[in-house]
Amino acid sequence: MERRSNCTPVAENGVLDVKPLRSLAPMFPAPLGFDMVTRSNVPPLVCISPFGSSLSGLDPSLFTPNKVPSSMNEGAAHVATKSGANSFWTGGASILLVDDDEEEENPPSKGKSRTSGKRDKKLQAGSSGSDAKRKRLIKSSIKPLPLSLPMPDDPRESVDMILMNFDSLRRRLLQVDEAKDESNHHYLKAGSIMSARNVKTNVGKRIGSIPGVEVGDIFYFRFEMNLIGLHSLSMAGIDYLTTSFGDKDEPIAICVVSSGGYENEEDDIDVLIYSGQGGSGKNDKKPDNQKLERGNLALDRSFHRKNQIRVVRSAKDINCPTGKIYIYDGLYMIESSWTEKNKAGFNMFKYKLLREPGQPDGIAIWKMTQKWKENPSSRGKVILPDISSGAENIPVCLVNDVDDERGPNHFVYITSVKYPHPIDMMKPLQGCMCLSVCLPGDMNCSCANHNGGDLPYNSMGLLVCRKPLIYECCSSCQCTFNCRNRVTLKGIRLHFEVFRTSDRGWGLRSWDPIRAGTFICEYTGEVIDRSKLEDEIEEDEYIFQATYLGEKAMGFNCRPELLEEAELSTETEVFRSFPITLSAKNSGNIARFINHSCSPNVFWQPVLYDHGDEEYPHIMFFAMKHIPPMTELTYDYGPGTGSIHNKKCLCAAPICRGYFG
DNA sequence: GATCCTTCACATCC
DNA sequence: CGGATGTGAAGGAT
Repeated sequence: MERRSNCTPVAENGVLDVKPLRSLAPMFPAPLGFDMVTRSNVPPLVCISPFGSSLSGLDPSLFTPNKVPSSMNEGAAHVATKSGANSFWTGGASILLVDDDEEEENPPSKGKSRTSGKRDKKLQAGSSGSDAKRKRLIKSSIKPLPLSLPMPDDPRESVDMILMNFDSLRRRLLQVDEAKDESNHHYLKAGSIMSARNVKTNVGKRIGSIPGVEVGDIFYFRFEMNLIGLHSLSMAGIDYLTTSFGDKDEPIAICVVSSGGYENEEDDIDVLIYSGQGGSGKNDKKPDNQKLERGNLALDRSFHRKNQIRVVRSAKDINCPTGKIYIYDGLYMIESSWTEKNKAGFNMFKYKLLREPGQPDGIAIWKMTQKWKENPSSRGKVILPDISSGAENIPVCLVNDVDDERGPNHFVYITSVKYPHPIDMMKPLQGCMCLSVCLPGDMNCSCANHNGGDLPYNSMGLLVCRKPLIYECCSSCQCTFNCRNRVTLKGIRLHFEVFRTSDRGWGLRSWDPIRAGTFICEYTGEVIDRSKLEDEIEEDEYIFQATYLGEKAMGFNCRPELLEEAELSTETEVFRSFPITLSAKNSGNIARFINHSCSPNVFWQPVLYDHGDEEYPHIMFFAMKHIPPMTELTYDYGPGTGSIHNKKCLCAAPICRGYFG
């Protein structure tokens, strides 16, 4: 199952008075204390209540200091803030469709202030014309979600679900904007809608790790970190909370984002030299000396109080040159701080943060895989440099870091499906007449119309929404190879490796980070006749049947409830079963190594591009969520039939069903 | 509580 | 391509 799944962050829900912080700290040297907590498999003491913002389901005794884990830092002090408790999917009383004015009665208790003044203007502007209304997000018009939505109990699943919801909403909003040739702020809109409806988790600032967030997790927008409680500020880099030490209030830092805006030094994977905020001359201001206030003061206080600070680093997204990827790198502590002159000659604060020992690798994995990509021979433990023998666009190496196995049983590597009949004898696919490339919003593009009116991929080639069947452009289309409706037919684009797992044979993972909606690979193999071969199918470990999708994959698509206007809604049909059965036993590709998980990160999607036989589509895998480098790729094989042929599941997910088919 | 202010965003333009 | 610019949201400060 997933690489990091057994490193469950621990017990972050206990509210901890910060006072003992100073007195306890010397008694528990960091490495020992840390190991005890992060390495255990103890489930969280308290699960986030999926329902409602009230904490009524929680044992109050868990919120007293004496139930705090041995080392105070890992206790993840949840310091009560004005906004109160964890809120999750809090529709609450507001299932009633409140009017704009009444909405104030159901306070999420924050963020009202400034927006309310603006909002009135927006409402007026909006009421005068529907176009203006659509362009602007009117927060107060957002209806709260009903409580009937299925919600996971597990914090990890909650975080996954929030992030999948955010990105599906964002992709859909972007798709609509692209079709209208407008550029609206899809990420801000999506974030606002999520916030306004309280589709978020881990509300309330806290010290230490965040339930359901693991070291190495990646994000593509600041808003994503906001929604899951990792970093609550939309722009500022230093998140802090104010708490009382004795009788006076002091700010302490809880999370910093190092995103390249300042002159930070990031060469050492365990050390971060972080610059204070302000004084840089941005935002229409003159460059100046930094002041010991706000985030800078919080970091200074944290240096003295010795509390753990979450660190988020960043990397350039190679697939999107203007984009950045944020990587949660775990907990750090400030070792020292000083001031120095910046290039412009003004004073700036510097803080040296040291990574707490005993944590899973975070940014270290990025440094490692980057080196391998530049020089594949630097990857040790390689059995074969390219298991595809040049058949794929990019070599796929075979590695074994764990034992002496020399590789999987022999099979023939093929990059396309073996149909019983030649392709040109199959039903042809009708092409479009678009010149150059197919454009979103073009009502005359027959390919877009086949796909329900929208092109299924956005300008970055990401799948917007899962569909029963996707029609890509084909050889009879007039458009060029660069058309955005040609994605899966171009083959793999990621650096994969087939690797030895500790207990589940061989698996597949990537050296590249994978964004939700990214095409992974096709499931190639021989199309077999299902009616004739029941017995063989039972014996064949490499069978793919297009009859089961898995519940989590349904969450890839945008919930209609999240879209405020019906016209934006997408078709609700996600799944359709197909008779095609593939065997990759004798011949196949990397997809034959993808293992099962009850909490998968990949799903399959039928696609047509070289023939028009809808019974026998290509089976293409896509990323369900953002996947960090070196994380095993998995999909849901299905629960099985309950027969003795079912296999015991080793996925280790908290929501594991125990068996798969 | 309303308003102001600051902030290591993000996308586009040139 | 990188720097300037425009539209922003959230939360602390006042």
